[in-house]
Amino acid sequence: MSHTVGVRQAQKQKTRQALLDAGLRLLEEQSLSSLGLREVTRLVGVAPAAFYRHFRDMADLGVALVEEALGSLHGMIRAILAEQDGDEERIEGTVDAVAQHVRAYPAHVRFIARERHGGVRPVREAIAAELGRFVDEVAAAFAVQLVADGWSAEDIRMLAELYVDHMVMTAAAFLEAAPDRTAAADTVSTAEGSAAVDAEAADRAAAEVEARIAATACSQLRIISLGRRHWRDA
Amino acid sequence: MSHTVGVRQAQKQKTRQALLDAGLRLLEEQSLSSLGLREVTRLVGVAPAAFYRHFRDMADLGVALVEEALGSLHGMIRAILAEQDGDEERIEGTVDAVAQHVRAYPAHVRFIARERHGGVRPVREAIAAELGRFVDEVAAAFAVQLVADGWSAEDIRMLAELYVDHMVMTAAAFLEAAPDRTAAADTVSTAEGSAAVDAEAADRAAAEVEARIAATACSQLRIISLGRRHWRDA
DNA sequence: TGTACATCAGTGAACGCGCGTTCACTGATGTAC
DNA sequence: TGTACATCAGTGAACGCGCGTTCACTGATGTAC
Repeated sequence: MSHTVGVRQAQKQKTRQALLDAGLRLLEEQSLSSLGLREVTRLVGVAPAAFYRHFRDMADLGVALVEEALGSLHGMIRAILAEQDGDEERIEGTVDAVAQHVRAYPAHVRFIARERHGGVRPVREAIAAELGRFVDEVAAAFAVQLVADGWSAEDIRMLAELYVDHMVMTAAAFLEAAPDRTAAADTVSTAEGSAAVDAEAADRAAAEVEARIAATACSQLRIISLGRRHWRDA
Repeated sequence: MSHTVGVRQAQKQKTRQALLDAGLRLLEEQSLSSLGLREVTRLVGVAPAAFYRHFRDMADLGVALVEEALGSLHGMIRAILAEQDGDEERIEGTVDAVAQHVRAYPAHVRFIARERHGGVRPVREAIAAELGRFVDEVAAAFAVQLVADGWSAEDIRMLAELYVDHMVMTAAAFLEAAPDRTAAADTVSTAEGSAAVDAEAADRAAAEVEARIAATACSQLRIISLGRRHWRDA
């Protein structure tokens, strides 16, 4: 147990992760192209120059964040695809998994949604590549059934893209529904304790909005599912 | 013809438009939250302080750009919805209209895609509100047919959302396919005139990618269309 | 185990620079008579 | 039409500030013997 991977290397890894965490946190309220190196190092509590021991620049940190953010998603996707129930159960399971993922990693999801079309090319490309891998995974999972149904590889990929894009869209929608503590803190309260009451009411309202988004997403998946089942009839 | 709206007011309008145009141009390579006031005024050729005669800050300019960008889209949407041909013609007409719009206003489309989930709240909210109006428009156009088919208002809106989101996704995909002059200029050429040849080859490749995106988008709309037609059977 | 040297993550000071915002101003346009 | 005054879009200088990057450095960790 004396070194495992080396004390020095472990400490370096820790600082690197702290930089990533700080960056992700700061990115909740701005986009990558306006995130400052000093801002990140200040939050971590290291000297600005220390940044360069881990990343070439902010774009580099962004690409590292893409890997972190989309890595956690792969597990979720595989779990969804593994479900063996009927169509309706799969649809609800999918939307539920997305909702859970957004609740568990809101900052990761926000980062991906924001930077997918953001102002930093290497990050956009990293996200596109990673989402492409998701499409492959989904397509492969569908292939067994659909090839037997006479689908072409091209059409299977087209369908997989539709599903992945819809998932990203749904995730982004859930994110907007999440209670925004920043905005709530800014509102003026008229009575003692009303802030807590307001927060509670906001939570309840957010849960309602979330349920509506989930219902909409499920129905949309049902439409797509129906279309898929009738594809070969047309 | 002495004043019409006043020489002074006309000049002010002209400067304001120049600021919007400069902002939009600069936003092709960065996001709003990193766009500088001095950057914009420098490109227009006015003093930095002049900015404040037109906008409170960059977020304010961003909101103005949302109106400009999505205003031009309303016309397109109405033209698509007005088409009276069959489903297949409507689908191809829609994708074609989106492609044309992206070619005509690439900067506007990029701005909307980028800032829809971007780092500036007022702009995000303006885009969401404007896209909500699109959904209303699409829903209203579908309502005539679908209410007769027994659809609920909620389901009609759900379907309209799916269509609008798919349109935005498709537009963003077309944008990525557009030849990137900046990147092309950076590549090293080995022979005289090869830059022009490369650019031509890039154009041809881009056209191919664009055709593939159009084909995919059409197929996806066909899936949705099929699902819609079988919705009441389920 | 102990010693001498190498490595390298993180430091802190310094740099030049462009930023957003303010202010009193200028001079063309607009208005009232 | 001509004159006197008001308006206000755009100016240009000034400000304090935080930025990204560089550099020689320190001292804990790692390595060789």
